[in-house]
Order: sequence, then C-alpha cells, then structure tokens
Amino acid sequence: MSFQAPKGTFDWLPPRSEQVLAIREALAAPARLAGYGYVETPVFEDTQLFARGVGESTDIVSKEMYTFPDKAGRSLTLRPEGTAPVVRAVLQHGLHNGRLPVKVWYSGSQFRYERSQKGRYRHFWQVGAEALGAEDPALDAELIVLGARGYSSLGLTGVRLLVNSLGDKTCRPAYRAALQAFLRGLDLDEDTRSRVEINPLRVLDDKRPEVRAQLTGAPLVADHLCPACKAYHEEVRSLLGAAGVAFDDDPRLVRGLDYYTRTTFEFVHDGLGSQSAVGGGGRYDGLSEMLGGPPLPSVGWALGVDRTYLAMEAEGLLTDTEQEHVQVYGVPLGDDARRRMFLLVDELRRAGVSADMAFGGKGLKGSMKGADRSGARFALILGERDLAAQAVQLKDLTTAEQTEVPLAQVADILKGKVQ
RNA sequence: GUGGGUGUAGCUCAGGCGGUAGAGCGCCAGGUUGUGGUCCUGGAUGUCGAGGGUUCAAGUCCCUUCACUCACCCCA
Repeated sequence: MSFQAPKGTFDWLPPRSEQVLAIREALAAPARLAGYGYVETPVFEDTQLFARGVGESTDIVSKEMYTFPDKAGRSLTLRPEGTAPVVRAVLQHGLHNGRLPVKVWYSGSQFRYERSQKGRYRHFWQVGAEALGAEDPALDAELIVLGARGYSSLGLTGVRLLVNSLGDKTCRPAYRAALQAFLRGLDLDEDTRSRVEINPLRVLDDKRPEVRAQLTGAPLVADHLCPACKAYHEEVRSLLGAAGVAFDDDPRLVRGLDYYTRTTFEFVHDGLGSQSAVGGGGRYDGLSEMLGGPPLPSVGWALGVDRTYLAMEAEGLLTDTEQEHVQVYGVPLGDDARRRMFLLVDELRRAGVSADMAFGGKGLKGSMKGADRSGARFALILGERDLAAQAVQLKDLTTAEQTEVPLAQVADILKGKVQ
C-alpha cells in the first residue's frame, strides 16, 4: 500500500459512514425546525479572519492552523472553526441589514494541526448553528435546548450540559485582573505563566493535577458578574430549567476561543477517552466588531460529529449496524440476459425499487452468492430459457420459493412485494 | 511540540533461547454445466512498516526512521 490518509485523518467507510450521515442530520434537525437556514462557506479563508476572530493568543491560531500561501501569495487557512467564517459571510452579504436575528446552521469539515488522539483529529466535522444580531437570553436558551434535543434524538443519555457566564466588557476586565493577580502568585511553568498574561481564563481549564491543586482558591467569574450579566445569566438558566433541559453550573468552564462573552456552555460525555466535549458554544457579542462589522450580539454552537459518533459507540447505540442493502438483485446468465437485466434493474429503480445486479461476468453460483450477500430479499434470475419465454425467475431468498413471472410485469409485482 | 504502547495475510492475531511464515475469519474455485445460505474439498494470500547493522543465518538482537495508537498541552 503506497498511499494512506494524511496523518491525523481517517476515512468513514460503510456501514459506519451511513451512521455519520444520520448523526449529521439528527444534530441539525432541531435547528432547522427552529427556522435556521443552511449556509455553506469556503473551507479556507483569509488567515487574518481567524487570527483576528479566534484570537492571536489562542492555541488554535498560534499553533494549530493549516496555513498556506496560494499562488498569488495570499495567506489562506483551512478553517479551524465555523463561527468566524459565518460572521464574515453575514457581514459580507449584509444579511444583518434585514430581519434580526439572522439564524443559520452549517455542517462541514474543520481542520486543526494537532497530534491526534481518541476523539481528536486533524480533520473533523461539526454541525453548527448561529443566531446573529440579538441580545436576548431566550436566544441563548433556544440554542442550548436545540443542541440538547439533537443529542437526545440520537438516543444519547450520557451527555451532560455545563453552563457558565464569562461576563461582558463591563465586568470581565475587573475579573480578569483579579484572576491574573491570583495566578501570578502560583508556581507555574513558563508556558502557563505567559498564558496568565495573555489569556488568564484559559488557565482555569488546565487538567494537570499540580496546576489544578493550586487553582482551588481562584476567583470565579460568577462572583464578579455585573448586575446586567448576572440577570441575563439567571434568565438563561431559568429558561433552560423551564424547558426541562438539565444542566450543571460550571464556574470553571471557559472556552479556548477569545470571542466568547457572557453565556458559555459545553456538552460533555465521558466515552471519548481523554476528550470530553461533544459540543460547545456561547455568546460572542464582540466578534462582529473585531471583524470590522457593526455591533452584532450573537450566540452559537458547534457540535462535533465524530465525537458524537464516539459517544454513541460508548453507549452501545451503534451495535446493530445494518448495512445499506438493496431490495432486489439481478442474476443474469449469458450476455443477452445481461443486457436485458441491465434494463430491468434500471426499470425497477425508476419504479422506486432499489436494485443491484451481478457484475463481472460471474457464473450462476457466484451471482447467487452475490445476491445472498447483497442482503436483497428477492433475486431475479434471467437465462436464455427465460428470455425466450419473456419471463424471469423471481426467487424469494428468505424462503427459497421461486416463481416465474412475465418480464413485462416484474416491476409491478415487485413494487407490491417490497412495500 | 513532549511522553508511553503497537506495527506479521483483506481483518483479528499466534510465532519459546535467532534456523528461512502460521491459525481463525473473510476471499476465490470445485463438490452441484440454471440456483445463494449450511456442509465438504482445494487454492491464493505477505518486501514480517521502511532503511541500515550484528550473524553462517534476523519476524526474532542492535541503531535509525516512518506510521498507527493512547496520553500531555489544547479543543469539537
């Protein structure tokens, strides 16, 4: 084997790939029911979009981007996340000049240059939803509920919801300063010390025990929220409760992207190895302005498709994997029959009956084997004798019962049988 | 970027202290020249991840390298 998928990437193959399609659809379905419209944006963007939108100080921008120059020397980057591109598209096309909020959803590939491990790949898939241009706790709650509904519609029971508020430009600076003051007094390694200066909130997310231990007395955002943020967050929480969506308050929940304000949330699952987030999002009231647009308070989430797959696998929801199969399988004997069978399966498909046939010039036995393995309920056997009689042998592969039917009537008869 | 584990047939894996490669499943053919599954018989699997070294001899020992995998950092 001379080629393989690039490092950190993998292929989805049948029958798993079918389930991935179903997962994408299920995660997006609630948003579609809530009036979110579908958007597609380029898989690569101007590098500066992410540098400014996601934040220079984030790991994503500082070390995880797939950045390359195009032939004209522009710096492009494979998108590491979906929110900045969506905001860019909304601003570029002036969607925010119409009815607000602009509600959109997307589904697609994301890329981050990282060492892969379980649940973390260089190429992964997200379904995302964004609501732009409205500051309303009901909108935050709506999105969170839609995400929760997506997971539960797949049968997942182990997804937990964590929520927090990061404050806004009124209260965040004071909290940030208080947190920095606290963190500067700790015994931390060099990388972490510089993170304290650049993005102190992210230090709260550190998993290392020696760091964790020192963080016990750290000031929490919850204690520093201004009255407006506090009221906003209370309203989001109470709407979630009213909708029957269970959640845990996690005052340590911060997100790795710079643009988040106020509401942040994460859907977590413990079946993903060391990774825990299956989805996450939050409010990003300042992002539009960072990208040169007008104030456009917004909220959104991204749900990880492949991580959701892993979560489902961990919960045993993928066991009875049914291979996609056709209803009817054609077994032609000889060249004349092959030509006729080619037309017959086409006719069946046009009649809405899924059909496949033996290819590769196999003999009868081999073709019947093919019929068996295709999972089809019926086999259609067509040889010279049948051709002469303008008939075909219809065999029920579950009972081995076989009857001869006129070629002209096969499609109708099968249409009735496979319903 | 750092650390651990693993690389042998399409898949899952054996291979004692170095002696020239194996099983199960799958695949193909036949048993049955117009009938699948079960059964029986037979067959093909391979640069033993790659390169180098030690040795009369390396899947096995040594070095290098690559890939996969898990974990850290971080995140979906």
